[in-house]
Amino acid sequence: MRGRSDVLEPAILGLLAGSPMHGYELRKRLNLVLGSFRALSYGSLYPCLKSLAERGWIIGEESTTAVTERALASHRARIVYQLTADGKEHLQQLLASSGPAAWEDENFDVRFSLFGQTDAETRLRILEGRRSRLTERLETVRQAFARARERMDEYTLELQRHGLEQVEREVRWLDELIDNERGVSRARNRSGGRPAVATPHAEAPTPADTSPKKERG
Amino acid sequence: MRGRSDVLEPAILGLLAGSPMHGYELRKRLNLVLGSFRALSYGSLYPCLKSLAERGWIIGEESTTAVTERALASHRARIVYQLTADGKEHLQQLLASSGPAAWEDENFDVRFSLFGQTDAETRLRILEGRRSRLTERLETVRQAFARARERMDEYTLELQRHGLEQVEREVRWLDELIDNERGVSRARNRSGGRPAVATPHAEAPTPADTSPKKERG
DNA sequence: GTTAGCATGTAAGGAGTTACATGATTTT
DNA sequence: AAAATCATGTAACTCCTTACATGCTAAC
Repeated sequence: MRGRSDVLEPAILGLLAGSPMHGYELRKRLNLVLGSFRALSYGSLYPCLKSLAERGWIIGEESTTAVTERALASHRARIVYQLTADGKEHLQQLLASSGPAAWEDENFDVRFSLFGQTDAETRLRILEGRRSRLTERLETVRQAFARARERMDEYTLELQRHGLEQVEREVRWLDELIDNERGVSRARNRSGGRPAVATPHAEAPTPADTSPKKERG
Repeated sequence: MRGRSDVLEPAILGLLAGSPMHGYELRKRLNLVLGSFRALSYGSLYPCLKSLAERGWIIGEESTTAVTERALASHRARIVYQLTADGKEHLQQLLASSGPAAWEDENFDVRFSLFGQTDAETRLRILEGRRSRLTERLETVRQAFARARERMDEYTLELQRHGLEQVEREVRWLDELIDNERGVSRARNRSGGRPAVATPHAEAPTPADTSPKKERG
């Protein structure tokens, strides 16, 4: 039962797999993915780095030279962390796991952001897992919604409606991603295919809503 | 610094203002609002009820008679809670507050679900507060997005794009709600108006985006 | 007869935050 | 000269969850 939904560890390991980094830089990158916006505090980050280092998955080295692209001189001595061999192995294990934990709310975003390092089958399993999780929840909430409709005031109702809509939207997003992943697999099997990625919204140059999107109640 | 972002307390008080309830029932209602879906545990609920009772805002009374609409006999003795005079006063104070705390992520949903008991000016201030908070964040994220675009792989980029879209959608939702609230105030000032509520999606039969909304980069 | 739902609670623990502590460098 | 950004860390605390403990009733 320890560290079951640790969002931080995989995120850190995944980012360090890309390139070595110091804590401060790491936090900035992390904030783009984690919860999409909210600021992760140093009070979480540094202890986590320490613990990862103690378990031998990363090592930190002091460095005064410029590590990022920006040419900058002696700030405070930074500690640049990188994965060890053990750390890489551990990360591979994490990335290969595709159980329910991978598609829960708390973890999905991080796992998705690491899809670049994840194999196609695992990606698909996670996407499908999340989709079925969400549709299942939609069912539950819709039923509760229908049952309690009369007893709820209009604001609560409106909040509910908006919540449902947001989830429906995520399901459609997942649909597109899954189609895309499947398309890629098929393409690779037929031709010698490029490793083309699942970015459904990459095209669509015209402003908006000219596409044949279904209206939904 | 104690209990700053307590989501539970206002939610409980707000629900009990509607009608007295026992813990189990309370939880079910709470789960529809709180986080929209996720199950609040009894491990949070019961201690919170206890603490509210200790502070004299609610009182619990044992009851074997049917309280809800369902005719049911002696289950385990339920403890039905209701607001005290002090509790009602405290709730009024909570509902009148419209500071930043009211529109933060953790609290907004609960505050919104209590709009039925909130006066029109406070509603408007909270909605506008949240909107400006979100647009501000959109700006920040868009800038970070633009700066880091090249260094992010396609999946991270796609996650980002989807996140931005969801927030944009919430902003548009808020726009509609705000328009509606303003429309209601104006209508009430001109005519003797009914207390009509802000449910923007009740009508709107035509698809979307026919309104003169600015395109934004 | 066993699973599911009703109903209330406690104890231990996890994942994170805020506040504090420190100090250099760059921008305004 | 002040404010913002860079950079690392610790201690205390908070809110919430999980697991445990108990027991009754309805449905399958």
